[in-house]
Amino acid sequence: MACNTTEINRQLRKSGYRVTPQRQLILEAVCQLGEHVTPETVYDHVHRIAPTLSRATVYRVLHFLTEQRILAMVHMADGRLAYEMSGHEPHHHLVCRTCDSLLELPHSVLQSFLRAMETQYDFEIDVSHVSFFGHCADCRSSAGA
Amino acid sequence: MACNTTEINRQLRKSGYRVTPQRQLILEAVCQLGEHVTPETVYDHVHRIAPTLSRATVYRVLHFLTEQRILAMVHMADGRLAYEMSGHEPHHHLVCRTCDSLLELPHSVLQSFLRAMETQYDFEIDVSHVSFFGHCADCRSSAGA
DNA sequence: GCTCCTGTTGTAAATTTTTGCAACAGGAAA
DNA sequence: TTTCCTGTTGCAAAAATTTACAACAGGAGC
Repeated sequence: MACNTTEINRQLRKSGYRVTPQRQLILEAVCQLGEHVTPETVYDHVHRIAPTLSRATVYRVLHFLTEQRILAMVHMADGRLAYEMSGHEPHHHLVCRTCDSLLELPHSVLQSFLRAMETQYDFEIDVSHVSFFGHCADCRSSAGA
Repeated sequence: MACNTTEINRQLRKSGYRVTPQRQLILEAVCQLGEHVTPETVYDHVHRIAPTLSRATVYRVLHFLTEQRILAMVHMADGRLAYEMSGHEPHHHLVCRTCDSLLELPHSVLQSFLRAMETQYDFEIDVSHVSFFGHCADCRSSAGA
C-alpha cells in the first residue's frame, strides 16, 4: 500500500478542502503504521515530527479522512476505534465479546453477499473492513448454561 | 420484551457471579428504556433511584452483561456504544460515515448468511444487532469524485 | 442465622475523546 | 504576489470511559 499523497491531495482540493501539513503528516503516519492504527499511536508518531500538532487535530483528521473514504475505521474488540488506509487488502474480523479474541475472515466469504446488499439498498458498504461481534467457540463452551 | 429477571439471576448465580441490586437496576433500566440505550441514559435513570450508584458501575455492568450475552452492544453512527436486551427483535443498520444516518435492514436479509458463517467458523455471531458502515446514496452522489 | 471467601462497588484519579473559540493559514481570484 | 474568505488548528476545558484500590456485601456452607 503506497501512500499516493498527490492523488489524494488533488481529490481533497477538488472537494473544497485544504491540504494542510497536519493532514499530510497524519495520513502518512497511518499509511506507514499499517493496519489497526490507534489515534494514540498516530499522535505519538506525528508529535515527534511536529511537536505542536495536537491530539484534537489527530482525532479530527482521522474522522475527516474516514468521511472522505481515504481511511477506513476498524472496530476493535474493546470497543475502541482504529484506522487504516482504505485501500488495504480487505480483511474482516469475528470479535469475541467475552475474551476479546480476533478471528480473521477471508474476504471471499463476504464479497458477493455485501455486493448484493449494496445493489439492493443503494448503500456503499465499506468492504475494506467489516467486524462481526459474538462469542467464540471456546467461550461458548466454557460459559456453560 | 419482558425483563425476566428471575431466570437471568439464576443464570448469573450458576456461573458464579453475584446478583447485586446495582446489576438488577441497570438491567431493568436497559430493558425499560428500549433499543440503543446509552450509558449516560442508563446512569440518569438508575441514579434517580439509587443516588450512590456510580458511573463506573454503569459502565462495568453494561460490559459485564454484554459478556454474559444478556445485553447486546450496538455500534452507533458516531462510534459510541449503546446497549439493548439481547432478546430484542433482531434489527440491523447501515450506518453512513459521512452524514451519520441509520438505514434499517430487515433481519431476513442477513439470517441465512450469518447462520452459514456460524456453522463454518464455529463462532456464534450476535445476530440481535449487526451494523455495516459505509456511505449512503445521498452522500455518495454529493461527494462528487 | 452466622462466617468467611471473594466478587463488586464507590471514590478519585487517569485516560481517552470531543468541543468552543480565537488565531491562523490554504489557495482561489485578482 | 497580494488579498480575502473561510476551512483548520491549537489550546484549554468539558465530557466520556477506564482503572486502582480499599471497603463492602452476596451467598455458599455450616
